[in-house]
Amino acid sequence: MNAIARKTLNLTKGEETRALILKAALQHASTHGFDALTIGSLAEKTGMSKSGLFAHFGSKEELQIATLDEGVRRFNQVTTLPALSFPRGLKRLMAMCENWVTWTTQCDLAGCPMMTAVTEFDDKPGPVRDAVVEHMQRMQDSLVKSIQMTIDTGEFAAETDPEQMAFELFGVLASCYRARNLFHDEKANTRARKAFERLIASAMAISEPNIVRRSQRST
Amino acid sequence: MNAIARKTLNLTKGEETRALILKAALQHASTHGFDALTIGSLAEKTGMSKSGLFAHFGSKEELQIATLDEGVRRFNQVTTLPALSFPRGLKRLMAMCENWVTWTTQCDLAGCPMMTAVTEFDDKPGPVRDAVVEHMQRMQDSLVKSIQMTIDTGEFAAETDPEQMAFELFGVLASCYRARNLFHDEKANTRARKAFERLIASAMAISEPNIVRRSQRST
DNA sequence: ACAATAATAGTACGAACGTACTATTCTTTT
DNA sequence: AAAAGAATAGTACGTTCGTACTATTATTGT
Repeated sequence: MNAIARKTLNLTKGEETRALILKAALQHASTHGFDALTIGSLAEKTGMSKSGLFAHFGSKEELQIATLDEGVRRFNQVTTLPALSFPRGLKRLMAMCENWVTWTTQCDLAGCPMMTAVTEFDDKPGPVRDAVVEHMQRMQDSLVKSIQMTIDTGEFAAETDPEQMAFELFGVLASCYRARNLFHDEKANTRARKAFERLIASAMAISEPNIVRRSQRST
Repeated sequence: MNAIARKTLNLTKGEETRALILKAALQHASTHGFDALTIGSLAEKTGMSKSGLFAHFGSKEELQIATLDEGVRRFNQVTTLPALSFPRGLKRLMAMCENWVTWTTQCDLAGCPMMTAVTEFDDKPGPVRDAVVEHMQRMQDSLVKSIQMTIDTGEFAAETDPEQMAFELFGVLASCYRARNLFHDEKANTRARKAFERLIASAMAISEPNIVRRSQRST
């Protein structure tokens, strides 16, 4: 990128390089994990010197957190944001689910960096873990809110437990990523979609044809 | 352990030490991951010298694989094996699910070592990854078989897709571990059980009171 | 354009890593 | 009890790690 193009985006040289590093870092972390995010390997990958790269972050922990943040940013960019263009309720929730399935492919990532970070830091106290918890909590909250909206619109039954449903939706996603990355299972996405559908269908307010028919018969 | 007790178990000194090392290794791996399974830290933990410990395995990779094997052995010991005492079909499947929820606690492990191994090695080619894939494949196969049995007994509907169901059951488990380890969510186990129940209920052969009533009415 | 400042590279360090190779101390067998 | 063998410890080596510290460029504001 030349200086003119950079100015157009209101980026200093440092900010540009930082973004470039983080892009490489996210790729690396999504395949090899956040612990494998070493200064040396990343310097080689970006063609920088170790010290030059290091100066951007000040510590490995900061680099890890910055990479995690970048992952979340991209995640929101390709999942949450586009879903917002759908009307609140079932449509939006379904869009979210579909975007979850495809987001890593869209972003050219091998695995889901957040999922990796979760298993890597769930038992390692420290600032990185704190950041992971915060991000995941925020995501869960937003998902729960989405489900609550779908209850509010009357599309989901009033008895639906939003947190339980979020719990189960997340599980489907975890299973999908595992099937894809560990087994290279081509049916993983299809399986995930089917699971989402089942989950959603079972929460829907009773307005299915056969049920309607039954109530018609009873009147 | 003294020499007499060891002989009773038909263990050589080496085998005993190896078992002791693996116990510590599994604990360590379940909390800090398999990559953090360094010769040095493990030597310190067991009170051995680096070289003394190293001699038991010959390479770090071998140590990781041995630890993984030990994890699987223990897993089977406290989940699969006890479940076999239940009659094949739904009862056994439900026992498996329940054992999954509690097994890490039973074995005094922080997280599930296999789950950790999966995310750690899913994109890292090599003998360790191969071992992980093999173990997970075997587990999935056995789960699918369990579900198929439950179809065969007529407890699950004939249309049930065993692989799809295994996919979803696994997801519940993943979500459970995450909620427990990352959020320290006390409701995680309850949530998992509820999800298992819902999943199982939706696969059950149609013999619910209201459905029976309906078919009675139509005759 | 030229100072001022930001960004990057160079060098060096102690620590920990995996793994040889050799020496010593325990077990087991005879 | 002694010989043979297995198990463990000691030492050493080249790498890589994270992170200081200093030097050199590149960018920016005036």
